Amino acid sequence: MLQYDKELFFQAIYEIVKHIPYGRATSYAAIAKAIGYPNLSRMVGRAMNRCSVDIPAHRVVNNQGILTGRTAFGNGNEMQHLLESEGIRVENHRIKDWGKIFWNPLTEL
DNA sequence: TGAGTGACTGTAA
DNA sequence: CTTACAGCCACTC
Repeated sequence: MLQYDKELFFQAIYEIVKHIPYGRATSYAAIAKAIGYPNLSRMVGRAMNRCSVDIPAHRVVNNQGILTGRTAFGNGNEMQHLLESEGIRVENHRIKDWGKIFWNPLTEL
């Protein structure tokens, strides 16, 4: 009827993504868990696909630290370039030292 | 209305 | 390392 839960779902995702600090990154699954839906990681990606310029979508990668969203981000190396500009080392579309770069919204927010 | 697709994840071989 | 399958949900045709 009025108000869709998906809208709130998307807004919750945007809230978390906005809170990602500089030089850090998180995963779709981590965000999904943070909003209470650990198995809806694909919906997080869908939210990123519809994200606005206010959303640092380049700081969101998959659970392995791989830039799976680089194809939908626009140009192929755009996403990687943004991450490297923040001091994140990216090698072959994969974030190096992913364990250190990873930002957990559940524990650090 | 049903089948295909996707910025995902986990397990298995 | 790659492939494959299952689960999850929204969107497109």
